Amino acid sequence: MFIGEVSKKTGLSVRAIRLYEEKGLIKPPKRQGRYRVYTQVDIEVLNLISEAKDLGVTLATLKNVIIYESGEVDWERIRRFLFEVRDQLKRDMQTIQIRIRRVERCIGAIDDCQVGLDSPPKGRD
DNA sequence: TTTCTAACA
DNA sequence: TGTTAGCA
Repeated sequence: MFIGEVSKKTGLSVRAIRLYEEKGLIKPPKRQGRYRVYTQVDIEVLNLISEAKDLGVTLATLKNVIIYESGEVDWERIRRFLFEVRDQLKRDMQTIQIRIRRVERCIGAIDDCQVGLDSPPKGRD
């Protein structure tokens, strides 16, 4: 299929698809004349790239993960990478939870110091 | 109409 | 990334 259809199927812009090829994230598809012809595997890789992008994975990182072994995608490597991403996300979640508690402590400290906010303390001078 | 390359009010 | 120009 041509790039227009791939764009619709993956939700990626035609521009982005060509860019990923230029960056080496996908291998240059065969040409039918001067038009790029994509395969189902290309769609799958492109979908992966689309997902990873939303997950905050940089294109540079992806390039090291999507490796073509004799023209074939090493899905097992991608799978291992995905586990790493998941583990990192879990660690991030822990530090965020810790920060949430710290912020709540600050809020609590402020509340404790402003008990009389609604009725300003009377000066005792 | 769609795709291609190259380039940027 | 978008978008536009000028082709095929």
